[in-house]
Amino acid sequence: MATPRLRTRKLSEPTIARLPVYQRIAEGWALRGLTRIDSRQIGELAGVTPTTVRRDLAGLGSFGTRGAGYDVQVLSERIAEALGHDREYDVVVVGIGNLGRALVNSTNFLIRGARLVALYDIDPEVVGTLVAGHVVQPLTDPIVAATVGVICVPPQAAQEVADRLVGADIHALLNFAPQVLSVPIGTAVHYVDFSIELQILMYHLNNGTGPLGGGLLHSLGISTPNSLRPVT
Amino acid sequence: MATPRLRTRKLSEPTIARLPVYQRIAEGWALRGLTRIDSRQIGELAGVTPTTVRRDLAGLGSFGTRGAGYDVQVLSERIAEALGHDREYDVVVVGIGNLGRALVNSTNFLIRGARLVALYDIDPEVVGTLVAGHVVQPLTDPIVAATVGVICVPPQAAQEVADRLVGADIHALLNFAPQVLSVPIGTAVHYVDFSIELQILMYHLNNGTGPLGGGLLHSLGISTPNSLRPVT
DNA sequence: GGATGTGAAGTAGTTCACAGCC
DNA sequence: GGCTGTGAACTACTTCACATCC
Repeated sequence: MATPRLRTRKLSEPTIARLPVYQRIAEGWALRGLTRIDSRQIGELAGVTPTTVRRDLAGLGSFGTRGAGYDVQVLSERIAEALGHDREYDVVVVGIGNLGRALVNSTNFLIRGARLVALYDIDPEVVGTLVAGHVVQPLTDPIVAATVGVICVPPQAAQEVADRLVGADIHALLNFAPQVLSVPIGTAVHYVDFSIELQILMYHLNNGTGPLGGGLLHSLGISTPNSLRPVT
Repeated sequence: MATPRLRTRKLSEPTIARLPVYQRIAEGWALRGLTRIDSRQIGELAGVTPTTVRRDLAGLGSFGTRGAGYDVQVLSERIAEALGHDREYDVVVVGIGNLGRALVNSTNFLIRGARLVALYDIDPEVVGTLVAGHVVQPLTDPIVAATVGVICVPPQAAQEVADRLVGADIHALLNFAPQVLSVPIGTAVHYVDFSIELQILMYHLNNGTGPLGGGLLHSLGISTPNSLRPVT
């Protein structure tokens, strides 16, 4: 345990949802060879006000430079620290259909400390095949030890899979099935529901009122001035 | 236009994010043959307090029955109304990789008024094939008229695709690429980023502090008492 | 009895405005 | 000059507590 101290004083829920976005932005600038970014620029790209950006970042300690903004490298590191990206953790994925395949093959899903350790499926056609460097195991096999379980099965099967994962002592679930899960207290479930995203988008469109400029989290409604278009 | 009036007085952002969740729950109960549900039950399943549920629903007009809760059928309809599900709208999907395929083949993505009208891809291997009842068109083809564009391409290509969609007069984008998009003012972009979901989940796990019982939206951390387990 | 719907109170998050520093 | 960091003001959301109605 290399000095795990100073795990930043607790951040608010909205803040932790925004930090990964800022980090993405910082990495984007770093890739383009830029070294500094200010709160106004981050804000416009993320769809929030500069003040909100500064508040969020101030919560990680003072590392900006007055008059000059933030160093993208430092910014990225500080966020990684705050979010606990130094820690590594194991991930199992259950359900290797199109979605499961998309996730494990994506270069952007299993990043920042996440390590894929096993894949499970129930379909005999799929079991035994090699996906993303792992042989797909039958669901009847014992579930290996892991920190996070990702559920990509049809909704009817989701609860049963959740039970198996919890039974295997996995207490953090990322559920892509449109199905509310019942789990014991102490287990965290995080839902991702594509149709809900679409529904929220449509609500805003119908009512005009939406975050067409400034929003929250995924609801990041962005209307970026072309002045900030990435230079090509 | 069949009396589009009484589009409910504006709902708060957190509320509209929760409504689809309530609706899912109501539909689940209806499927199991149950006809009534109360705010406590909805709350436990959705990971919010009963009071929050009642406030959210009160915003859609009074349709609960004191002493007996809500009729799941009516509940579902009222939410549909409030969210504008009566309106139909056209959706195009760009990028027919694993993710795009998973989305269009899912029985749960294109629901509630969403109608798939076209698929586009750049890969000659994919163009011309039949996916979800549509022949995949080359990206060089003109983009058909639609309301929503779904972007499932690699991050490097996302901005270019967004430009094409906006150029085709599509002003609502659902972006699955981990890439901040620049679009003209008036265009709504909604981001879905899987790795961010994972990161938020891990933050909560590391800090214990998380929504292990009660959260928000996707962050619906749920610790459902087994008393509410669906009866099998 | 039991659960809704809602004023009133409380809490959390955002934005203002400016002092402080580069 | 410019931009960060933050007390103070404000706004939005949630929770309490209870009157209201089935």
